[in-house]
Amino acid sequence: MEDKDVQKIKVPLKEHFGNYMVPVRDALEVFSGKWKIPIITALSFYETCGFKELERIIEGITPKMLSKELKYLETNLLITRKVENTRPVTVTYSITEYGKTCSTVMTELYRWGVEHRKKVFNIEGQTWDKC
Amino acid sequence: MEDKDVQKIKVPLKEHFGNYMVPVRDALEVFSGKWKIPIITALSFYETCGFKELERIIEGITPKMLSKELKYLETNLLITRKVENTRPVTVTYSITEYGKTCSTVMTELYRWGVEHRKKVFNIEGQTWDKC
DNA sequence: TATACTAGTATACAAAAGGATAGTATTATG
DNA sequence: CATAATACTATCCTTTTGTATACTAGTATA
Repeated sequence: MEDKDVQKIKVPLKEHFGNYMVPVRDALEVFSGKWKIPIITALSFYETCGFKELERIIEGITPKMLSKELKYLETNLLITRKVENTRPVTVTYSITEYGKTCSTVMTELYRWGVEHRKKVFNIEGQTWDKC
Repeated sequence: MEDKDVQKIKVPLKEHFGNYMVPVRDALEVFSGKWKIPIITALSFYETCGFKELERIIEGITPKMLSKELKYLETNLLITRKVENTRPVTVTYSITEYGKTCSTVMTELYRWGVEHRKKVFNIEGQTWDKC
Protein backbone atom coordinates (compact mmCIF):
# COMPACT_ATOMS: atom_id res chain seq x y z
CA MET A 1 0.00 0.00 0.00
CA GLU A 2 1.32 3.40 -0.91
CA ASP A 3 1.23 6.54 1.21
CA LYS A 4 -1.23 8.30 -1.07
CA ASP A 5 -3.73 5.46 -0.54
CA VAL A 6 -3.70 5.74 3.24
CA GLN A 7 -6.01 8.72 3.42
CA LYS A 8 -8.54 7.00 1.16
CA ILE A 9 -9.31 4.38 3.79
CA LYS A 10 -12.16 5.75 5.85
CA VAL A 11 -12.46 4.37 9.36
CA PRO A 12 -15.35 4.73 11.81
CA LEU A 13 -15.85 8.15 13.38
CA LYS A 14 -14.89 6.84 16.80
CA GLU A 15 -11.28 6.38 15.72
CA HIS A 16 -10.97 10.09 15.02
CA PHE A 17 -13.34 11.63 17.52
CA GLY A 18 -13.52 9.12 20.39
CA ASN A 19 -16.31 10.26 22.64
CA TYR A 20 -16.37 13.83 21.31
CA MET A 21 -20.03 13.49 20.46
CA VAL A 22 -21.17 12.39 23.93
CA PRO A 23 -21.30 15.88 25.50
CA VAL A 24 -22.87 17.24 22.33
CA ARG A 25 -25.68 14.71 22.79
CA ASP A 26 -25.93 15.59 26.48
CA ALA A 27 -26.40 19.26 25.69
CA LEU A 28 -28.86 18.49 22.94
CA GLU A 29 -30.96 16.33 25.25
CA VAL A 30 -31.45 19.24 27.65
CA PHE A 31 -32.97 21.35 24.89
CA SER A 32 -34.77 18.66 22.91
CA GLY A 33 -38.47 17.90 22.89
CA LYS A 34 -41.39 20.25 22.60
CA TRP A 35 -41.48 21.81 26.05
CA LYS A 36 -38.02 22.15 27.66
CA ILE A 37 -37.10 25.40 25.92
CA PRO A 38 -40.45 27.06 26.72
CA ILE A 39 -40.09 26.06 30.38
CA ILE A 40 -36.49 27.28 30.61
CA THR A 41 -37.46 30.51 28.84
CA ALA A 42 -40.44 31.08 31.12
CA LEU A 43 -38.43 30.55 34.29
CA SER A 44 -35.54 32.64 32.94
CA PHE A 45 -37.92 35.51 32.31
CA TYR A 46 -40.17 35.27 35.38
CA GLU A 47 -37.44 33.93 37.75
CA THR A 48 -40.03 31.98 39.73
CA CYS A 49 -43.43 30.45 38.88
CA GLY A 50 -46.01 28.09 40.33
CA PHE A 51 -47.20 24.95 38.56
CA LYS A 52 -50.50 26.40 37.42
CA GLU A 53 -48.79 29.63 36.37
CA LEU A 54 -46.49 27.65 34.10
CA GLU A 55 -49.51 25.83 32.67
CA ARG A 56 -50.98 29.20 31.69
CA ILE A 57 -47.73 30.79 30.49
CA ILE A 58 -46.78 27.82 28.32
CA GLU A 59 -49.78 27.54 26.06
CA GLY A 60 -50.82 24.02 25.08
CA ILE A 61 -48.81 22.08 27.62
CA THR A 62 -50.62 19.37 29.60
CA PRO A 63 -50.00 18.90 33.34
CA LYS A 64 -48.51 15.48 32.61
CA MET A 65 -45.82 16.88 30.31
CA LEU A 66 -45.19 19.88 32.55
CA SER A 67 -44.72 17.64 35.56
CA LYS A 68 -42.44 15.30 33.64
CA GLU A 69 -40.22 18.03 32.20
CA LEU A 70 -39.98 19.92 35.48
CA LYS A 71 -38.67 16.74 37.10
CA TYR A 72 -36.16 16.32 34.30
CA LEU A 73 -34.92 19.91 34.58
CA GLU A 74 -34.70 19.61 38.37
CA THR A 75 -32.56 16.47 38.28
CA ASN A 76 -30.37 18.26 35.75
CA LEU A 77 -29.88 21.09 38.26
CA LEU A 78 -31.35 23.72 35.94
CA ILE A 79 -34.33 24.56 38.17
CA THR A 80 -35.33 24.15 41.80
CA ARG A 81 -38.65 23.12 43.34
CA LYS A 82 -39.72 24.57 46.67
CA VAL A 83 -42.93 23.81 48.54
CA GLU A 84 -44.27 26.92 50.27
CA ASN A 85 -46.14 26.78 53.56
CA THR A 86 -49.26 28.55 52.28
CA ARG A 87 -52.93 27.64 52.11
CA PRO A 88 -53.61 26.21 49.64
CA VAL A 89 -50.10 24.83 49.38
CA THR A 90 -48.08 26.40 46.57
CA VAL A 91 -44.95 25.19 44.86
CA THR A 92 -42.46 27.61 43.37
CA TYR A 93 -40.19 26.60 40.55
CA SER A 94 -37.12 28.77 40.00
CA ILE A 95 -34.26 28.84 37.55
CA THR A 96 -30.86 28.19 39.11
CA GLU A 97 -27.75 30.25 38.44
CA TYR A 98 -26.52 27.26 36.50
CA GLY A 99 -29.81 27.12 34.57
CA LYS A 100 -29.16 30.64 33.37
CA THR A 101 -26.08 29.41 31.48
CA CYS A 102 -28.50 27.76 29.03
CA SER A 103 -28.97 31.16 27.47
CA THR A 104 -25.52 31.05 25.85
CA VAL A 105 -26.47 27.88 24.00
CA MET A 106 -29.95 29.13 23.15
CA THR A 107 -28.53 32.39 21.80
CA GLU A 108 -26.19 30.44 19.53
CA LEU A 109 -29.10 28.23 18.38
CA TYR A 110 -31.17 31.34 17.73
CA ARG A 111 -28.45 33.08 15.71
CA TRP A 112 -27.84 30.02 13.57
CA GLY A 113 -31.57 29.34 13.23
CA VAL A 114 -32.25 32.83 11.90
CA GLU A 115 -29.55 32.41 9.25
CA HIS A 116 -30.92 28.98 8.44
CA ARG A 117 -34.39 30.36 7.75
CA LYS A 118 -32.90 32.99 5.46
CA LYS A 119 -30.90 30.34 3.62
CA VAL A 120 -33.47 27.57 3.32
CA PHE A 121 -36.79 29.39 3.17
CA ASN A 122 -35.37 32.62 1.79
CA ILE A 123 -37.21 34.52 4.47
CA GLU A 124 -35.74 37.72 5.87
CA GLY A 125 -36.61 39.30 9.18
CA GLN A 126 -39.40 38.35 11.52
CA THR A 127 -41.90 37.39 8.85
CA TRP A 128 -42.44 33.81 10.01
CA ASP A 129 -45.54 34.52 12.02
CA LYS A 130 -47.53 31.57 10.75
CA CYS A 131 -45.08 28.98 12.00
CA MET B 1 -54.31 47.99 40.38
CA GLU B 2 -51.02 49.39 41.66
CA ASP B 3 -47.78 49.59 39.74
CA LYS B 4 -46.07 47.01 41.95
CA ASP B 5 -48.78 44.47 41.07
CA VAL B 6 -48.26 44.77 37.32
CA GLN B 7 -45.22 42.57 37.17
CA LYS B 8 -46.98 39.84 39.16
CA ILE B 9 -49.38 39.14 36.32
CA LYS B 10 -47.79 36.47 34.22
CA VAL B 11 -48.91 36.32 30.62
CA PRO B 12 -48.17 33.64 27.99
CA LEU B 13 -44.60 33.53 26.68
CA LYS B 14 -45.72 34.64 23.23
CA GLU B 15 -46.56 38.11 24.50
CA HIS B 16 -42.96 38.67 25.56
CA PHE B 17 -41.06 36.61 23.03
CA GLY B 18 -43.29 36.49 19.96
CA ASN B 19 -41.74 34.00 17.59
CA TYR B 20 -38.31 34.11 19.22
CA MET B 21 -38.40 30.39 19.77
CA VAL B 22 -39.13 29.46 16.14
CA PRO B 23 -35.53 29.77 14.86
CA VAL B 24 -34.28 28.05 18.02
CA ARG B 25 -36.50 25.08 17.13
CA ASP B 26 -35.32 25.20 13.52
CA ALA B 27 -31.70 24.97 14.58
CA LEU B 28 -32.46 22.25 17.08
CA GLU B 29 -34.23 20.18 14.44
CA VAL B 30 -31.12 20.14 12.25
CA PHE B 31 -29.08 18.60 15.06
CA SER B 32 -31.73 16.42 16.70
CA GLY B 33 -32.19 12.70 16.35
CA LYS B 34 -29.63 9.97 16.63
CA TRP B 35 -27.81 10.29 13.32
CA LYS B 36 -27.65 13.86 11.99
CA ILE B 37 -24.63 14.91 14.05
CA PRO B 38 -22.64 11.77 13.15
CA ILE B 39 -23.40 12.33 9.46
CA ILE B 40 -22.46 16.02 9.58
CA THR B 41 -19.31 15.17 11.53
CA ALA B 42 -18.33 12.43 9.08
CA LEU B 43 -18.78 14.64 6.03
CA SER B 44 -17.05 17.56 7.74
CA PHE B 45 -14.04 15.37 8.42
CA TYR B 46 -13.87 13.37 5.18
CA GLU B 47 -15.28 16.17 2.93
CA THR B 48 -16.86 13.59 0.61
CA CYS B 49 -18.14 10.03 1.09
CA GLY B 50 -20.16 7.38 -0.71
CA PHE B 51 -23.29 5.81 0.71
CA LYS B 52 -21.66 2.54 1.72
CA GLU B 53 -18.67 4.43 3.13
CA LEU B 54 -21.00 6.38 5.41
CA GLU B 55 -22.65 3.12 6.46
CA ARG B 56 -19.26 1.84 7.59
CA ILE B 57 -18.04 5.10 9.13
CA ILE B 58 -21.23 5.65 11.13
CA GLU B 59 -21.43 2.48 13.15
CA GLY B 60 -24.89 1.09 13.78
CA ILE B 61 -26.81 3.13 11.24
CA THR B 62 -29.19 1.28 8.94
CA PRO B 63 -29.48 2.14 5.22
CA LYS B 64 -33.05 3.29 5.85
CA MET B 65 -32.03 5.89 8.42
CA LEU B 66 -28.94 6.94 6.45
CA SER B 67 -31.02 7.48 3.31
CA LYS B 68 -33.67 9.41 5.23
CA GLU B 69 -31.25 11.72 7.02
CA LEU B 70 -29.14 12.36 3.91
CA LYS B 71 -32.30 13.53 2.13
CA TYR B 72 -33.13 15.79 5.07
CA LEU B 73 -29.64 17.31 5.17
CA GLU B 74 -29.67 17.81 1.39
CA THR B 75 -33.00 19.68 1.39
CA ASN B 76 -31.58 21.79 4.22
CA LEU B 77 -28.62 22.70 1.98
CA LEU B 78 -26.05 21.28 4.38
CA ILE B 79 -24.82 18.57 2.01
CA THR B 80 -24.87 17.83 -1.71
CA ARG B 81 -25.51 14.59 -3.56
CA LYS B 82 -23.74 13.88 -6.82
CA VAL B 83 -24.11 10.80 -9.00
CA GLU B 84 -20.80 9.84 -10.57
CA ASN B 85 -20.60 8.25 -14.01
CA THR B 86 -18.69 5.17 -12.86
CA ARG B 87 -19.35 1.45 -13.03
CA PRO B 88 -20.91 0.44 -10.74
CA VAL B 89 -22.49 3.83 -10.31
CA THR B 90 -21.29 5.69 -7.23
CA VAL B 91 -22.88 8.57 -5.37
CA THR B 92 -20.76 11.11 -3.52
CA TYR B 93 -22.13 13.08 -0.62
CA SER B 94 -20.26 16.25 0.32
CA ILE B 95 -20.62 18.90 2.97
CA THR B 96 -21.43 22.36 1.62
CA GLU B 97 -19.71 25.57 2.70
CA TYR B 98 -22.93 26.40 4.48
CA GLY B 99 -22.93 22.97 6.15
CA LYS B 100 -19.56 23.80 7.66
CA THR B 101 -21.19 26.60 9.67
CA CYS B 102 -22.82 23.88 11.79
CA SER B 103 -19.50 23.55 13.58
CA THR B 104 -20.04 26.83 15.45
CA VAL B 105 -23.25 25.47 16.97
CA MET B 106 -21.77 22.06 17.64
CA THR B 107 -18.76 23.62 19.35
CA GLU B 108 -21.08 25.57 21.63
CA LEU B 109 -23.11 22.43 22.38
CA TYR B 110 -19.87 20.58 23.11
CA ARG B 111 -18.56 23.25 25.48
CA TRP B 112 -21.81 23.43 27.41
CA GLY B 113 -22.19 19.64 27.40
CA VAL B 114 -18.75 19.13 28.94
CA GLU B 115 -19.61 21.57 31.76
CA HIS B 116 -22.96 19.85 32.17
CA ARG B 117 -21.34 16.47 32.70
CA LYS B 118 -19.03 17.95 35.31
CA LYS B 119 -21.96 19.57 37.07
CA VAL B 120 -24.52 16.77 36.94
CA PHE B 121 -22.41 13.62 36.98
CA ASN B 122 -19.42 15.19 38.71
CA ILE B 123 -17.18 13.78 36.07
CA GLU B 124 -14.03 15.63 35.07
CA GLY B 125 -12.12 15.20 31.85
CA GLN B 126 -12.61 12.58 29.18
CA THR B 127 -13.53 9.75 31.53
CA TRP B 128 -16.94 9.01 30.09
CA ASP B 129 -15.77 6.15 27.90
CA LYS B 130 -18.60 3.79 28.76
CA CYS B 131 -21.34 6.08 27.52
C1' DT C 1 -73.27 23.15 49.96
C1' DA C 2 -71.42 24.11 45.37
C1' DT C 3 -67.61 26.01 43.08
C1' DA C 4 -62.90 27.00 42.36
C1' DC C 5 -58.31 27.29 43.48
C1' DT C 6 -53.71 24.90 44.63
C1' DA C 7 -50.53 20.74 42.56
C1' DG C 8 -50.34 17.30 40.62
C1' DT C 9 -51.37 11.65 39.07
C1' DA C 10 -53.58 7.89 36.15
C1' DT C 11 -55.07 5.83 32.09
C1' DA C 12 -55.65 5.27 27.34
C1' DC C 13 -54.42 6.49 22.98
C1' DA C 14 -51.97 8.43 18.65
C1' DA C 15 -47.96 9.80 16.27
C1' DA C 16 -43.16 9.90 15.43
C1' DA C 17 -38.66 7.85 15.55
C1' DG C 18 -35.91 4.15 14.97
C1' DG C 19 -34.49 -0.94 14.33
C1' DA C 20 -34.45 -5.55 11.91
C1' DT C 21 -34.60 -7.86 7.94
C1' DA C 22 -35.13 -8.70 3.26
C1' DG C 23 -35.19 -7.37 -1.39
C1' DT C 24 -34.24 -4.53 -5.96
C1' DA C 25 -31.25 -3.18 -9.97
C1' DT C 26 -26.87 -2.75 -12.12
C1' DT C 27 -22.16 -4.04 -13.02
C1' DA C 28 -17.86 -6.33 -12.32
C1' DT C 29 -14.94 -10.24 -10.97
C1' DG C 30 -13.45 -15.10 -10.32
C1' DC D 1 -22.55 -18.91 -13.56
C1' DA D 2 -21.96 -17.59 -8.69
C1' DT D 3 -20.42 -13.95 -5.79
C1' DA D 4 -19.78 -9.36 -4.48
C1' DA D 5 -19.88 -4.59 -4.89
C1' DT D 6 -22.53 -0.21 -5.85
C1' DA D 7 -27.01 2.47 -3.79
C1' DC D 8 -30.60 2.18 -2.14
C1' DT D 9 -36.25 0.75 -1.08
C1' DA D 10 -39.95 -1.95 1.38
C1' DT D 11 -42.15 -4.01 5.15
C1' DC D 12 -42.87 -4.97 9.74
C1' DC D 13 -42.19 -4.17 14.40
C1' DT D 14 -40.83 -1.79 18.88
C1' DT D 15 -39.82 2.20 21.49
C1' DT D 16 -40.25 6.88 22.51
C1' DT D 17 -42.79 11.04 22.62
C1' DG D 18 -46.66 13.56 23.24
C1' DT D 19 -51.97 14.24 23.67
C1' DA D 20 -56.58 13.82 25.70
C1' DT D 21 -59.29 13.18 29.40
C1' DA D 22 -60.40 12.23 33.81
C1' DC D 23 -59.33 12.07 38.45
C1' DT D 24 -57.29 12.89 43.56
C1' DA D 25 -56.56 15.72 47.79
C1' DG D 26 -56.61 19.80 50.40
C1' DT D 27 -58.29 24.58 51.25
C1' DA D 28 -60.96 28.75 50.47
C1' DT D 29 -64.89 31.40 48.87
C1' DA D 30 -69.77 32.58 47.52
